[in-house]
Amino acid sequence: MLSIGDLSKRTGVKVPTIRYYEQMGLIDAAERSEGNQRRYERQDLERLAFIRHARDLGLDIAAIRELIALSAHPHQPCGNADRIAADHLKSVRTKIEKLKKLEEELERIVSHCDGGHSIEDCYVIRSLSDHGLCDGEH
Amino acid sequence: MLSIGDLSKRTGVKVPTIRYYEQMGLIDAAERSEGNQRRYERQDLERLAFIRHARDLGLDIAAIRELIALSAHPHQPCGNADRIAADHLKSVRTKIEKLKKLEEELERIVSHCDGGHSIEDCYVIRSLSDHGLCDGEH
DNA sequence: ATCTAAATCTCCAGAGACTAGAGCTATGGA
DNA sequence: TCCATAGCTCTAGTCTCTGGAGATTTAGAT
Repeated sequence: MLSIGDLSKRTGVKVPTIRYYEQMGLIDAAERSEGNQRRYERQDLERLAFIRHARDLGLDIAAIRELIALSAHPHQPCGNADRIAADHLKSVRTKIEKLKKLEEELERIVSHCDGGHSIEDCYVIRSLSDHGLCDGEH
Repeated sequence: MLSIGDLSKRTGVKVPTIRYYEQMGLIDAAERSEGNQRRYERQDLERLAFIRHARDLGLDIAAIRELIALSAHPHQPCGNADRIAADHLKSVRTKIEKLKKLEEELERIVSHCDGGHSIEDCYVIRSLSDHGLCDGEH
């Protein structure tokens, strides 16, 4: 039987976050010790590791909840799990594209500025003030 | 003199967001009409466009506040403005790198799953359960 | 058995950057 | 003059935690 602190150390999920996941219904309410402290077993450890991993991949709580619900029915087809992951992959790709555009824009702004002149002439400030100095649409 | 709605239309910043920016001290409290409605001038339009542009680039409120403070002193050197933009560029690049790793991982997971088999054997679910199936560290 | 320090409990507030709603008032055009 | 639209303030909710207050439990040392 693990305390919440043990579970935290083993999974890398902080203690208040574990309690938060319980509140959100991602993990079952734990058994309690005589003194009302949470006590966990191997199963809980696995479940939490699953959640941690999914969060690391950027899946949100709702998606994780859904995946957990799916995994409770091992004999159904896995189309939905596939869809959740594929959708997420798509949104990650979209984010990357957006950030790349930002990167270009910021690169251009920064490259014009060596920090040596006055605010008045600073390309950073001027770029922000005047959208016309931008290349692309954003 | 523009109403808050006019300002919103011209800058693409939503009305409640404009009020929020006022509350956060990014824009000066506007003059008011007899009936207590906000009235704006060209200056305010420019300021808000500046903020909008900076937000589009992903700068946070604190950074924008700093840039605004800097731009109030046009004859000082612009080293800080340069630094803010350069720092942000760095953090954008870091985010891109992280997301690319996610992308790879998700790609790998999804490519193993065609949605046609059962949850029990689903690579999506199995990957999440077993970190050992992952390539890299994350 | 007793003491103490660390861990845990619950509950509440805050982070960031808005967004939405309730309930009321002002404005502008027919 | 009427009425729809737009505006006002204030509060609360979003999402995923994170941190603190103040009380209690636990584990280990004496």
